Amino acid sequence: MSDPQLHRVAALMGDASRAAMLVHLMGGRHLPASELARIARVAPATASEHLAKLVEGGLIQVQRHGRHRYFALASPEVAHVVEGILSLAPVEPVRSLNAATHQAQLRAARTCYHHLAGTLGTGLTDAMIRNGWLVFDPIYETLTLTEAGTSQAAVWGWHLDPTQRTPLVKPCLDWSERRFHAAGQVGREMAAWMFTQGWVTHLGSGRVVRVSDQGRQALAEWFGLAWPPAHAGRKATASGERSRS
Amino acid sequence: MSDPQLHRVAALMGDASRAAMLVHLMGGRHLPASELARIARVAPATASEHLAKLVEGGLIQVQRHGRHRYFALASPEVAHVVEGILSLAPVEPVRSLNAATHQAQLRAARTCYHHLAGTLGTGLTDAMIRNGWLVFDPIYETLTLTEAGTSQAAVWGWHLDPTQRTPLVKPCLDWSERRFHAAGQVGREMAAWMFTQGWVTHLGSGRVVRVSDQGRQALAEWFGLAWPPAHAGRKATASGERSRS
DNA sequence: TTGGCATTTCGGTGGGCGCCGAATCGTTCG
DNA sequence: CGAACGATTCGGCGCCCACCGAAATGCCAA
Repeated sequence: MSDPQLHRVAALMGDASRAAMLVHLMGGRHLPASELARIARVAPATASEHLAKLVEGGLIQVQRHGRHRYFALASPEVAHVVEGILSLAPVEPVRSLNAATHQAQLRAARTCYHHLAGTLGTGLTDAMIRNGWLVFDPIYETLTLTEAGTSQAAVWGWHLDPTQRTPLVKPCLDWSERRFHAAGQVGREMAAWMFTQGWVTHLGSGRVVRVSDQGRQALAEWFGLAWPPAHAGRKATASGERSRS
Repeated sequence: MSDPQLHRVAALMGDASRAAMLVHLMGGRHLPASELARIARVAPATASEHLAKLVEGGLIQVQRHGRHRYFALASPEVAHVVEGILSLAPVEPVRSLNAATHQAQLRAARTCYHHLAGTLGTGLTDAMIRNGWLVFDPIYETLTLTEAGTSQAAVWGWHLDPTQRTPLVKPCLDWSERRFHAAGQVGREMAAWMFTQGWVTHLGSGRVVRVSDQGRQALAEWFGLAWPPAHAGRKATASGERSRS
């Protein structure tokens, strides 16, 4: 009756196959239909139908490149909403050894649209706070870039534009850590920088990220961050944690 | 395979009946099952099943009061996520005269969980900015309370506690205005204050809010805000508007 | 032009689930 | 206690839609 189409958008994400595709696209990359069909474990025909619905619903966009069609999330807003729902979802029970390792890899380091998330993402954010480049205001739950942070960003050649529509820094709730990590321009530039330096690379086509040996050195040198983190298997309980029934 | 249950939560919101209930509960109130059944236009038996699923999924909570059971959103996080999805949804075409007036009422003034939204919500937020009580930073997309705002809040008897877990002020994207309005403690206290003063009242059991005559005076006196807004039928195009295909 | 590859369209099938009526449970009245 | 009422459970019906195979389309390379 007075429903402003909430169920239409939600239903698009409410199918297991489409959800798997969306979660996979949260890596922020452009992927062909065949790859997404493989991820969702459905026939190409089925995947095509799903992708058409997602495009129709405005959740993803498509680019033609020759005989390939590459699909990606339609906007950062979509990524933000998906992350929000993910943060509501209960932590899933592990179903297999394979799933468990993939789980652990995701928790450790992944891309969230165009920035870094997981233990690596929150660790980098914490390090930038420790170094005085970022300030976190727990009262407003905001992240801001300091002058020192701005000049440091210039040293690294990050492109930061205050006049742009997206904020310079923005806290993004990490669904695995239940804490905030840096998104916005800083998050995006930091991720891009680390990828171009070869310090982190994508593992496969999804969101999982791997830190290279040079990356390990760079993390220690620039951020004073030990990687892999101590007690990697154990989840460090941190402040700002939120409990769910 | 690697789906962290996105589709489970999304599917809960992906049914038209459940979505209608959730949207109705966005008013922030506790409602009995029968009321929600009426809203969703389904039999009590069906509504009961839906509500059980929503509780099971952690989206709503239930309180027993005698032979009644009152349902409400489980947390502000849920409300935030629902608003997020709503902001992705295309503006729905009007289906009937009744729906059209309800639409217009929703756009004009409604509650978003525990704070005010719609033209009234953004108008109040703008007024607080004009009066120097709030500052909006478009670079970070943040709202902050000024010293003048803090003392003004004290004048009105608002309970603001910086040590609380929820931020003092927080920008919340308004799906009908496509702009930000004030949420957080300030938003909640302002709404509670205006309700107890009798300046705004709920119209029916839903989210629609009506401004009383005293409310109209108070809005002019305290905020310099004309109500109803000029050209109420026409939607004023505002900055920050986002186009959708 | 032809062949190959990625993707889409179409028809048909099956399962899941939203829906209701009837019966049941629990609470609060008279 | 019994009647009334709100809410839930159960059984069964029906529809929607995810799914696939087969065929068609579009694009590129020889």
